[in-house]
Amino acid sequence: MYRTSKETQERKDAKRQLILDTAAKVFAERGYHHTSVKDIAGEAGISVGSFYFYFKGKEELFVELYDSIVLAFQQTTDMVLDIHNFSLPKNMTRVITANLWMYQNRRDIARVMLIEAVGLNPAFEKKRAESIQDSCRSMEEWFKRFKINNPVRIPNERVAALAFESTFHYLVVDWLQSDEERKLTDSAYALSIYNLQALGIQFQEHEIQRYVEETLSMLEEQK
Amino acid sequence: MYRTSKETQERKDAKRQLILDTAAKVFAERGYHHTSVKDIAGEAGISVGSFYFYFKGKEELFVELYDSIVLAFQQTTDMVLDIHNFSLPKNMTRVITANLWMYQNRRDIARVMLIEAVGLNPAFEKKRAESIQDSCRSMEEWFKRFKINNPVRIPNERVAALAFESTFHYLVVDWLQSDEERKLTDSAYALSIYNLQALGIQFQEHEIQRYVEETLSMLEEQK
Amino acid sequence: MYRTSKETQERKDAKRQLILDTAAKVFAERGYHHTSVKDIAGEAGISVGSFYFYFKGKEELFVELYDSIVLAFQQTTDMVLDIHNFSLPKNMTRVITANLWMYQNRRDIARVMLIEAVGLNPAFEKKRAESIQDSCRSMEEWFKRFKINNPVRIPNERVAALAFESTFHYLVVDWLQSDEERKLTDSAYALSIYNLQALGIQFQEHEIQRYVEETLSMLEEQK
Amino acid sequence: MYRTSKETQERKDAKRQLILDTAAKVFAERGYHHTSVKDIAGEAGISVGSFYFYFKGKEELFVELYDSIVLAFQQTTDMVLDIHNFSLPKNMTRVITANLWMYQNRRDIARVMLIEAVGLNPAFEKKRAESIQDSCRSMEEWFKRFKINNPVRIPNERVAALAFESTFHYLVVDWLQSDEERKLTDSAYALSIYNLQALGIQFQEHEIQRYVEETLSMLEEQK
DNA sequence: AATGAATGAGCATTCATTCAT
DNA sequence: GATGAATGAATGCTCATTCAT
Repeated sequence: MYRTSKETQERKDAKRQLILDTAAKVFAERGYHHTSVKDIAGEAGISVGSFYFYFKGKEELFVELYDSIVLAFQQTTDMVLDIHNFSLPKNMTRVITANLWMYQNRRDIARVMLIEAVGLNPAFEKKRAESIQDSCRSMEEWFKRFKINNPVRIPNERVAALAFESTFHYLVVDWLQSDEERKLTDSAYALSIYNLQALGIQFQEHEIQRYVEETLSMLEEQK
Repeated sequence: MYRTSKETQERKDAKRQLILDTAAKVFAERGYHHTSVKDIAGEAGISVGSFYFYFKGKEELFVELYDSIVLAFQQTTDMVLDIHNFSLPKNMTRVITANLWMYQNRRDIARVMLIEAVGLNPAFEKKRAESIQDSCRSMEEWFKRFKINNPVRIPNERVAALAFESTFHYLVVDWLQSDEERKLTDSAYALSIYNLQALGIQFQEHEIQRYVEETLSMLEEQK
Repeated sequence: MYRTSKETQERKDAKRQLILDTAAKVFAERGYHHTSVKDIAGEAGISVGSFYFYFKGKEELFVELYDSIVLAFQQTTDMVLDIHNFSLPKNMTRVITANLWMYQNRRDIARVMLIEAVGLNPAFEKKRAESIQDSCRSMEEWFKRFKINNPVRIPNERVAALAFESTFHYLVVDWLQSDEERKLTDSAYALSIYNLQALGIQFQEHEIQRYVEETLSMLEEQK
Repeated sequence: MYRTSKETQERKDAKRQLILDTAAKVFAERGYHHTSVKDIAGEAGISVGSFYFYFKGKEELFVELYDSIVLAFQQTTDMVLDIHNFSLPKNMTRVITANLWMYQNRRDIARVMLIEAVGLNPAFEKKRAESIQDSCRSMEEWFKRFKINNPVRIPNERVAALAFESTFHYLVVDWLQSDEERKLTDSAYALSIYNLQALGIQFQEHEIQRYVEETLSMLEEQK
């Protein structure tokens, strides 16, 4: 129809988003394979038929959910990055803190990214690997550029970037398993120290602590 | 029971092992959820009925497979550890190298552990989290003990241990995705440096290189 | 829910009923355990999926079928009962006649009740026992009340009630086995006599015969 | 082998009997359809292979079990019958008492006969119907002969015989369902009265009571 | 746009029976 | 005679997807 007014489109987008959010929640609760399309539709208060009007299928929905989360992470990362006064300790700490903050605020999303998105099928696995590589690529660049002017010990930037990115993994998995309201962001400082040292970057402890705090403030404001 | 000769029992054990090995291979190729019991039985050259004679079900098989891999990792780790001349740089390097070596030699097992074992179901997820915690616990101990006599910077041992354990993750995932015969153990040195520095442990680069090499020799011999 | 028109609901109910009727027929022909869900679906001209849309499972279907038959028997019994001019000979004869008439008209239902419903599983067996007890309870009441004003010989009302209810059993089983179009209701008179005498109730033979006939007329009319 | 000595044959028979008894017990506990050959073999302490040496299959075993029970009932009935001083009240009471006594002493057998043997499959159903008819035939004879010299009211001997035989049914089913150690034989008197009256047979109450008691004594002695 | 009835391929699991040892 | 590993057909049930209304 040529008369898809802006309003109509917005309503449509809103429903898409509702479905995506509901799916994230349900996938997180029951797992991708134990969640049926009927479950999602039911939870979202729509019919299966409607579901298929908005999404091509269950897998496509998941891919879109995944992409939207990756995008959200990128946007948040971009937001906290200080590219004018570039400083590796500052920006790495900010990135780490921002990541933990996001997982913390959307436990369901953490589950989807770190657990449900794993081992879906070979095709998705490839996509996931590529998205990891994307994340690593910029890190690798940072490391290489930093190395030029600083006496650091990074035998292999790629390995370092992959290691750095991995570093969140079990921390979040462990947090997901714990019921208690433990704060994931409380680990931001320690995790930053771990990775900064790992790269042989010089830093002052109190400045790291400050970076963590200022990042959290920024994020809470923007929320 | 008469005539349950040792020979018969051995044949039975061998068949169990055959099924486990076949399952690891097939799960790695097609993924847990896209592998049917019929697939496994077919690939192993037995009937579905036989499968169920040896295993209670598909999930039970997976759990056993998982446990056997965890055990194999533990045993290999124990083997390469030098507990008499205890040195953290040496032993951490050895553990890292041994882990990479094992993944390298059993690509299927790497896939099962890092990909297929993730997100199976809540119960298994708990088991997995516990097995991760087990691994971390001993690391945490090492770190704490080391801290007593050495001037290191580890704000939180638990976070450090979880970060350390995670460090393999994307490295192996990335390697699994690459078809080429890239050597995973080639990253042992860089990964060791990353983690040793992360903990603020003092070391000589050449000695790390030597630890990597001696570990690989040990493992190849034992094979 | 919009457009859940009465018509749609009726079509749905009709399909449920179709499945129930088909199931009764197929269970009667092949027996519960030798009937697969696929059989029922095929015979009803629907897919297995549809079957499971209407019923939770094979057993649940059977339970519902059983319940619906029990209900039908109760309703028919209630219909033929003359509670205004209460007379034990009359009402007992009517109940006996009505029961035989129902079995006669739905041979499949007779089979399901007397044969297929037996020994399904412990849970169902309990349910069946309870439904028998229900039937007996009211009989027991009748007997006790009757005893007050009449010189009858009933040493134990419960035993009498159970015996009375049983009395149909082999008669119907025997009839089910016979292919010929023997009329089960032809035994209504003899069976009534048996049970009336058993309870020591006084009656006139010709009046019993009349009760049988008037009951059959009522039932044929209502059909 | 031509050297199947008597001793060997006896051992074989004993094992057959063991399997039959075990089967009765297990069928009674779990039901025919929920009992596997493995279950029976396991419970009997033999291998499945052995089971198939002694019996052609599961169904054949059941048929033989059924036949043996029918035979046992016949033998017991024959035993308690007083054919020299033939009296219908006496012999009917004796038969009723003996039947209840047998069910009481072998709850498993009661279950097998009244529950598990029902609805096995069409072929067996036919067999069962025939065995019921057999039982009825002699009753019918008794009734007809008795009628000649006594003023009884039995409009149809066949119906009477079927009703008589049925009379045990729900009484035993109800008893099977009750956990308590209620005595089934306590109902012998009431049930005898019910059936004797049903046939219009004259009797003295105290003599019936005596018949019940003497039958129980006989049976307990013979046990 | 929305609904939910309909489909049927697919899957885990069971179990009576056979047979080599 | 005894054993128990091996077989594979059969079955109840699920669920992603389609489509008539």
